[in-house]
Amino acid sequence: MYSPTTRLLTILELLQSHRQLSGSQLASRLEISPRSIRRYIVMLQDMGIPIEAERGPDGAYYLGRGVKLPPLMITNQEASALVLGLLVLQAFHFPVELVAIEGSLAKLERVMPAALLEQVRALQAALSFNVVATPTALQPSIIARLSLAVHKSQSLNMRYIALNGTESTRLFDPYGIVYYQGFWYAVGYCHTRRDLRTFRLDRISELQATEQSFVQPVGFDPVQHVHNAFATMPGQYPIEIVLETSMINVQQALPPAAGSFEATDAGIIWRREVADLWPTALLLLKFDFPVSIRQPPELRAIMQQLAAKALHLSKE
Amino acid sequence: MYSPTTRLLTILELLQSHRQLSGSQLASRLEISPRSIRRYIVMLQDMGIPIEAERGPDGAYYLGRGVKLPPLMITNQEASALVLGLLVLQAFHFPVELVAIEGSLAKLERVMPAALLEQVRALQAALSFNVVATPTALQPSIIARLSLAVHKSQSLNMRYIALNGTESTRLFDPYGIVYYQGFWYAVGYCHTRRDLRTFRLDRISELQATEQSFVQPVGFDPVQHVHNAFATMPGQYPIEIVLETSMINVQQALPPAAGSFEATDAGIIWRREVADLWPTALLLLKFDFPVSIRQPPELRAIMQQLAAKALHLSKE
DNA sequence: TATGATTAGGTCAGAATCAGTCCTAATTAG
DNA sequence: CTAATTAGGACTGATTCTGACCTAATCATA
Repeated sequence: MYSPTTRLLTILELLQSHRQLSGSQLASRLEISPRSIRRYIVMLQDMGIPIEAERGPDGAYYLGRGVKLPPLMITNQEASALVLGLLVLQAFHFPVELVAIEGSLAKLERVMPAALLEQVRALQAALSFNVVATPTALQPSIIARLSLAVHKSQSLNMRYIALNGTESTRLFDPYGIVYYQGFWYAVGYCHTRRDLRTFRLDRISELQATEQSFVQPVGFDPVQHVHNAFATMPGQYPIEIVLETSMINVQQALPPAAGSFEATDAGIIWRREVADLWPTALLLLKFDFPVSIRQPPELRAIMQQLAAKALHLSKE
Repeated sequence: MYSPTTRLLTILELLQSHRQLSGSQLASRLEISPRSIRRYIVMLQDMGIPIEAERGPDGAYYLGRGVKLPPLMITNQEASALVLGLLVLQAFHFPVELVAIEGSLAKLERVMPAALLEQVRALQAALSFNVVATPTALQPSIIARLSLAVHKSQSLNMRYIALNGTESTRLFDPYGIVYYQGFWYAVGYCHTRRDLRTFRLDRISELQATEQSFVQPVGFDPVQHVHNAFATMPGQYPIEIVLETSMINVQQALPPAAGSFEATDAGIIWRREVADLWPTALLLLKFDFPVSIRQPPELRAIMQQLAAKALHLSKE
């Protein structure tokens, strides 16, 4: 380490990879006097790098946070992790500024040692994810504002284009953002509908933060809810089924998102609303505990059909 | 721009974000003489930063790749993309050195401006992925070597511990690496079994590159193959079922990975081997075309049971 | 409360470095 | 061939850096 500049950079590097370092530690590492270390610290601070200090015994220098990012000193390993992360973001169409992804990818790949680059390229070529392709372009600003609102528990005014094309504005308490089956969803409470709702992010046309804040229900699981929302797409058939087993068995056999469960003397009553009775009918045949159908009668009819079909198949 | 150090850093930054820059361009940007620019270039080179130059008209300086990574100058946007990428790697248990992920996360988060950090934290808290948790620890070196072998079409000597605990060594042509249902798999050709095989990465105990190379079949889709492998897990029940419909309908009703299909006068004959007949039995009930069971007789028995169950459910 | 480890910073003199201004050479596209 | 470019030597004066020595301030701990 000769020139002042390399010394400055090594100090920066040391501070970046060690949580904190004392002046004398730095001095001995760089083989210069502690006085000079102090001078270098001042220089770095003058350059806008937010170095802060703790005084007294066990005092030390450490990096604080500033308004600008200081140069990052990273190792080869870290660089490959960073590149891989960026590639995954790209593959999953993460709602991040594409410019940022491409910019940092370019910067990283431009300076990566050849061996490392080859390794990363190999990974890139070899890895596949069973990802549902999402060709939908998302405005990163929407997810940024949404996540901030989630974080701060701030209600939002949202303009949303439903699947049938109708546009509406509603007040919305965002509870979380979920990546599910290739799409991004916002989960939360819709004041207009007075219910939990999920909205596809690429169908949100406008978002506006309000002053109103909300309380996030404890233990709410956004992923579960999306699961739920898909499972219980509003349908015309309300079903009511008695599961003669313990709650534990029910929980193992059915996701909590499958509907509501009520424990009674007769067994667990499972309620739900579906548009198509067939999947439910087949589901009931899977259970290894006694089940009885209360509602709807149509489900019984389907069961009869299934019985006939199965009987027919067992012959011959 | 005052001190030599800031000037060095700005030169580095300019070179990182611009593909190439001439000495005079740099000189005018920094408002110093071209001679000094040349001196700075030398200094950077002495520091191990691989700056290369093109001579002649249209000549310029540009960043080459070295053995060490130079300090990275990134923008706020880029930083948040990087952090997000790392978080995703973490969430998906990507086979990267954990040290690297945590190291770079620490470095980034330590220096990120407060506003940016809040935004990233908000994203981190708000986003959820429906990820199957994978508690299995993977040696990153395995995936690194594997991906290199895929890239270079190099056969591997592999020591693998099967699910039943038996360990074996085999020669393996890796075609790809797939993330599927929470696990990582290597897909390729197994010389010992003389067939395509998938191996769970966390069950590979040893990997050794060989001199032997192979030719990757064109149009091979690793994800499809893993899909396939799961569907046709070797089981003790060979099944043979006649589907009395068109091939098109079969393709819509069943994934190509579900087994083999043979078109005959009687219909499509579907063959497959399964360990558990129940899922197949339920599947057959779903079809809206005539089906008849040829093999095995046990499946008929199960059908009878299902018929009884369905009939029972339809009553009451 | 006293002590010692630590950051903070002033001052000074000599050494080292830097910047600009001249040069000249080598390279290369047109 | 010509012009633009990198490469770099030599010189000088200005600037900066360094270490040594000093004093304050701060703070945890015995």
